[in-house]
Amino acid sequence: MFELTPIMEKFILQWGEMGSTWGINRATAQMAALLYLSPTPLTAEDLSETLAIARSTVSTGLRELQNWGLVKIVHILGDRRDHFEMISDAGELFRVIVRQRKAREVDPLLYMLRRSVDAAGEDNAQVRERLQEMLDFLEMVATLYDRTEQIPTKTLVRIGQQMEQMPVETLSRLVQLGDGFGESLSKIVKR
Amino acid sequence: MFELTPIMEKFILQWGEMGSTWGINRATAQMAALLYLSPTPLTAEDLSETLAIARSTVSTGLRELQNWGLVKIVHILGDRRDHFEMISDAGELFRVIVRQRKAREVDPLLYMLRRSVDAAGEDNAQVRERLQEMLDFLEMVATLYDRTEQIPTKTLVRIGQQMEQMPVETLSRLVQLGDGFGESLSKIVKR
DNA sequence: GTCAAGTTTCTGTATTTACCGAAACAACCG
DNA sequence: CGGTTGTTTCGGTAAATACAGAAACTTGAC
Repeated sequence: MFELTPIMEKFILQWGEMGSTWGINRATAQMAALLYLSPTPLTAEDLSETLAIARSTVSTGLRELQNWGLVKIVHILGDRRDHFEMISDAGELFRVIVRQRKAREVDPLLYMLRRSVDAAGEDNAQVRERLQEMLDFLEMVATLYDRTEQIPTKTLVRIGQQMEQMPVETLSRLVQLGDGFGESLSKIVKR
Repeated sequence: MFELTPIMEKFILQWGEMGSTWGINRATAQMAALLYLSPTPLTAEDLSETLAIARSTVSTGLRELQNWGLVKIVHILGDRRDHFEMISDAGELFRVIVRQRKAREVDPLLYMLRRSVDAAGEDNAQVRERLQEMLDFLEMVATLYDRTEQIPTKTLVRIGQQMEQMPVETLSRLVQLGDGFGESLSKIVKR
């Protein structure tokens, strides 16, 4: 068993509520929250007892979290049971969540649009045009995402911090740069 | 009434299904799809009849879409009824959706974390540290988002296209750049 | 004012989804 | 091989959500 401090309890409850909004069910989200807070890996039993969630629900929840790559199994000497440990780096955590959501929400949309545009060949040109526009935009975003996926979290965080500090004036210039942006980027990177 | 071609029907159905995943209810999502495809603004009645959705459901759905800024009312000469028109630019469309989702999903989380970190003052330091890490990361992302919000869609699309074409080699260098990135960016922008 | 056309609010029903608890299943020990 | 401990699958129940249809409300014409 695991005694919850009031603050932990509150965080877990809120996070669980949040989970619903995020497309993760409440129980699973609560488990993730507890594992995130726990300094040591926990057993399925621990989770079940502490959160008052049925043993079976814990099991499926854990499997889901493992599939997403958020939780991994840890073994402890002299204990036959599996202990579960959450990814501890917040950046990595959200990265996984975003990847997951893209796969569930954006990719099917892309697939659907591609099929629709193909099928709309003989159909109203107006309709096809609209679909094509949406497809083009989404494909651009998807590619962009795939690219940033390759950048390690640490670097992204640094870039983020840099951009936070960047004066608004610089940013508004960036805005006006338009076409020249990519080219200039290549140049500074090559130095 | 509005005759649906098979391809339109398919798109609308799929989009509606997608809507559920996206946290938009099916009926509302279908309405949005039809409005997006329609070359002319439609009345609530049109939507109700074409999609076989109750008049009242259409009403609430339309209000929701208007609140999100996705749909606006258009008046047509000699017709007392409101006609509804969807945002037609795909980029703008997704931008609105993203803004909406941030407000519903990220902002409450941020709020919750801030409160938790404050309240955790006297609590276990381990726990507070974890919460603080998550908060820091999210605040960075939120700021980053707010910044890009200010960049017009058109420019973003251009940047996206540029990045797509950028050789992988350039990108991997960018990755290694780390701390220098923001600084370099300022420089090229100032030119 | 009354009537007519249009829109929204509200309440009950239906559908979906999450969750529990029991039973089946699997792994490991002596 | 049993027996013990741990995990998963399955069926039923409870809770949340979406939706329809009726009733209430608004707006504008005459």
